[in-house]
Amino acid sequence: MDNGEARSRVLDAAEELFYGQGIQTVGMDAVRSASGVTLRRLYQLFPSKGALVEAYLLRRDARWRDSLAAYVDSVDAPPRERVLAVFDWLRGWFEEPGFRGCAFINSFGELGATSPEVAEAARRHKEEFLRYVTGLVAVTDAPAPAGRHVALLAEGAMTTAALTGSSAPAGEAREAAALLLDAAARGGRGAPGAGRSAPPNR
Amino acid sequence: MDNGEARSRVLDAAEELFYGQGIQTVGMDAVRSASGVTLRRLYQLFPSKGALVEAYLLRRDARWRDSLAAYVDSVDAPPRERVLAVFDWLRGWFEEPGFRGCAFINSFGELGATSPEVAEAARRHKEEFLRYVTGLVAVTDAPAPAGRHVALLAEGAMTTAALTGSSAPAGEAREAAALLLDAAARGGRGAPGAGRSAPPNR
DNA sequence: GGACCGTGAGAACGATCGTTCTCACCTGCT
DNA sequence: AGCAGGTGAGAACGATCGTTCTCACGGTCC
Repeated sequence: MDNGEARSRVLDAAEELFYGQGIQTVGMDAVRSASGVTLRRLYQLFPSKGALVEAYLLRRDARWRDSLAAYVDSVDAPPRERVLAVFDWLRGWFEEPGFRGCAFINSFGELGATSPEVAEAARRHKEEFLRYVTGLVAVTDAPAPAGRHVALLAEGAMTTAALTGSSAPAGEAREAAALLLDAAARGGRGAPGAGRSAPPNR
Repeated sequence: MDNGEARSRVLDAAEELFYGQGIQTVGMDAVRSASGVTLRRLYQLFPSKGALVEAYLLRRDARWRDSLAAYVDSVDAPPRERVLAVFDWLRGWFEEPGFRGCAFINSFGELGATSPEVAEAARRHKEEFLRYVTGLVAVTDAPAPAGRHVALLAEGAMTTAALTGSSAPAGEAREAAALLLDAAARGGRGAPGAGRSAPPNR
């Protein structure tokens, strides 16, 4: 087994264990036996558990956002429907076996106060997600704040789905997002016909 | 120091430590030195760390919801404004020093997979919050799903405020909630002509 | 063929954690 | 006064964790 495969087996095992049980609950020994990679090699691939946790979060961030973007890209429909497709993708995620909420919210709650790296990774993930959603909303005729509103609904759906163990929040958030997107067309305070008047920054 | 005072000092210390640093990070020794209650007494008040964690969550749940209800009760305004007052209260919470998100989401992410008691406490807390918000929305003229929509916005605001360290999500969620409450009056699927015809304000 | 470097498997180490035990001391009852 | 029982302070215990070390082995280059 070469280094590349060992690395991905370790990351696969770490992701399943860390996400499924929490980070502190899972010892390096559990990662070793789940991955079949020897402890010595594990430590030469990742010099500490903190480094492994960071790698786990970074890879999951990339995978998660890529998967969402691929799904939305496959939707050939007007901008409004593409925004709502985010919630369809969320429902699919919520229904996966072993779904246990957003890995970044979870790890932030667990380690955000003691590990600046974890806090940074979680912050960046959410920032990128917000940027993505805002971009999708910007090409609809909804006013600028709608992007952040839709992102808040998505975040709420994630935590509610995790806590209740149901995928229903995806549909409810989708409903609410549709209402918000249409509110503009019915007389919200946004620029009427103009669509995006200023790009979202910060 | 009698048992009652010892108990509340332990719970105060546990709440500050568990909430501020995460549960697993904080040892019983830290609770002991922060509370000034001897280890022996601590264990005779709470037979295990798990019992202390459960008591911490139950007391925080009661306090949090009481504080929110007291704030909303103090708002003498139409039902719509009382719903929005929830977000004003959230903003005040977000701005408290040491705010680190929802204690129940955090503890669920950390221990929900390994501790049924923690998972149950978090689930019940969110259930009660949803019930409360739904009750506030029910006396407005918004359609029934609006209660869940508003709750999703509040959940999203909590996690976003925690991750970004900003209280701005409270205002954004408030904006979105206002749009959702008014969408009914403007032609949502709710009660048709009955709603207030006044244009959206604030 | 033999020195050599990296590997696998797991023991070992030091720290920390939850929990219990020791022991000297104080207090209230008879 | 004398005893029983509870308390404070902290040592002690057993388990676990992250990390490193040992050691026998197998492939590689002179």
